Amino acid sequence: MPEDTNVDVVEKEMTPVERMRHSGAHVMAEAVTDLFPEARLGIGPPIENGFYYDFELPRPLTPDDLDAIEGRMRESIAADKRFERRPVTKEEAENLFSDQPYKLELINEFGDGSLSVYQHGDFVDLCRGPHVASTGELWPFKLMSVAGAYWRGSEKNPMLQRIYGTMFPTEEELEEHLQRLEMARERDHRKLGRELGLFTFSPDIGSGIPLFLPRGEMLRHVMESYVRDTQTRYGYQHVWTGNLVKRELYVKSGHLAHYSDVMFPVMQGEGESEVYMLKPMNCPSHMTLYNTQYHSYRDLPLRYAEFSTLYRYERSGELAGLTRVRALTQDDCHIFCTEDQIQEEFTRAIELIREVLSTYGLSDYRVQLSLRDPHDTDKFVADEEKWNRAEEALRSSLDALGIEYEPVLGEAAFYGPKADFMAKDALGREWQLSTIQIDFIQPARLNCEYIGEDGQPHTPVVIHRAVTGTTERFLGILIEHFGGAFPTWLSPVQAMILPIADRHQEYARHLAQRLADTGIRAEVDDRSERLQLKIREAQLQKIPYTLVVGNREVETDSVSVRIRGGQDLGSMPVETLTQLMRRDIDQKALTPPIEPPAA
RNA sequence: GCCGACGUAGCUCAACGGUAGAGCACCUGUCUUGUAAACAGGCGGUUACCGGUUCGAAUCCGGUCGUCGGCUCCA
Repeated sequence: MPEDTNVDVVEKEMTPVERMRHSGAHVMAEAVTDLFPEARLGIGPPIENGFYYDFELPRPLTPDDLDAIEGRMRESIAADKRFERRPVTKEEAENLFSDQPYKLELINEFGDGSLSVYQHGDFVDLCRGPHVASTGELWPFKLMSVAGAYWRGSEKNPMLQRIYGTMFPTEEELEEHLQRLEMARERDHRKLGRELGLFTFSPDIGSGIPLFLPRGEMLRHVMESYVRDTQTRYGYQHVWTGNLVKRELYVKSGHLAHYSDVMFPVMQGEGESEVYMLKPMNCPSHMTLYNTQYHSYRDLPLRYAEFSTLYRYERSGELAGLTRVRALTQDDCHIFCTEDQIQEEFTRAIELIREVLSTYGLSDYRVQLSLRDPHDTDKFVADEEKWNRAEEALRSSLDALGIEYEPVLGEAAFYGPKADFMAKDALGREWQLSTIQIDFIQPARLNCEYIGEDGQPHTPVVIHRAVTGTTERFLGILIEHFGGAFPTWLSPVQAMILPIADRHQEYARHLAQRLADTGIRAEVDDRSERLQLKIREAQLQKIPYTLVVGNREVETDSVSVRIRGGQDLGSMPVETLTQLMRRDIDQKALTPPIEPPAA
């Protein structure tokens, strides 16, 4: 990608907010160079919610340093120093930044174009701007953290220290932002996963391999059953292809060349050719399965879906809770079809994705068209003609459905372009969930074929497609999206029955059985504790229905119903409750219907 | 993998060179409870692990494992 062009685009579009935050980065750099005269500067752009600046420093920064830097920044702001722009020649710039190797590298790259520096007080930085008029204008800010960051984002380069800051127009907005961060921490799926007894990890099992407790497994099961049933309704068929695959298959498919560093090491069997790997992706297996059968064009499209667990050796520093794991379960599907069928299959996949995401309350999404970077020949298989056909097929499918999309270069899979669905959760954070990929490359490599109307063999197109992505990651996202308060249909425990005294336990157990008979997941809290305590704990466990049974209920064969969140629906016959709950569950309502039933 | 921070009882945290402590949870007992925490007693830690410095280490140093914040990567 032409570097300068890109920079120009960014600058022309720099909003007033970005300009303000960019100026914040400069003031931070001024403070850092005050405290560390030997500091070498990287770059300091505005980002979402704030800014950062990268430095090479004589020692690691501590939280105390951040306080000191913040203090200096406030002094600079109080002094209200003017930002002055000055155009410079390449030579002047080189002199000015002679002791700044990173700046010199940039100067060299920008060439003789219009170089400029910005100065406020004694601090000068190579910068195209624009900036605010003076430091006094800067908005309220707070320095957040220090982190390592490679110079220019490449692992081959030295690692610099990056300081992140956040900045908003008013103290109130800054405070709101900090509160949002705090709220996100409260909803962190790792915290909720422990508190709600969903999943855990053990160093004895291994990093990145989540262990699901009964309630967490119930969630997985319900989620996967839902997608599976929906897929079946949409004409997909489910297959199973195991967890081990011969290494040779990944040589043929090309995956080994592209992803060997992320695959677990091989396992050697007895025979020389018996070299196995843990399955890191399904595509070659599904294509191999396809090849075991003879196919006519009349069989197509053939839609092979599978929920099997894949193993990827993600680097240790990349692991994070359920959102980045080494054992992952994709809701994967490979559609074998003719080129003419691409659009129809694409539409079918989109409709499925829309239905599933909206059921989960994730209706706010955008589509990214992930294309190859034609200059990056390492990352993408070279076959100009096939790439063009695949990209054209994807674009025309999106256009035909009137879906807006944003093309992004370099984000494609190695074998083809993708349409990626980026959904926003309840906290406004964006996640990549669904994906639809067009593949003209792998089916040919693995010799997939069907007999066409002309009686001749042809190579099918394969559409790769995932709806929720992986069960693990999607569950992590759902936990945070719902803050642990799942819709009733998903809740591992849908009703907690609380007998008031020990003598009500028999009725409570009888009630649990009646609910179980209608497919409702209910448990009895039969501890000899006070009602208040049991209610409190059921609420903290975010169980949708709390059912209290005491003398009154036993006598009238009824149940006292309290909805998660505290609303008391009062007593009702058991029959009414089951109808209420069944309706909630069957409709997959996002929140329990709180209107009390008609008397 | 890289940079930095962190790892004390199941959980949340205290002690920060001088014999490791609290609340909750758990166990036992009493209470038999009507819509968000009854009362009392008890159990529980080679301070992640291994090594070093020291008269003495949870505390200082080195290594390993793990977690977190980032970077990088993501079929």
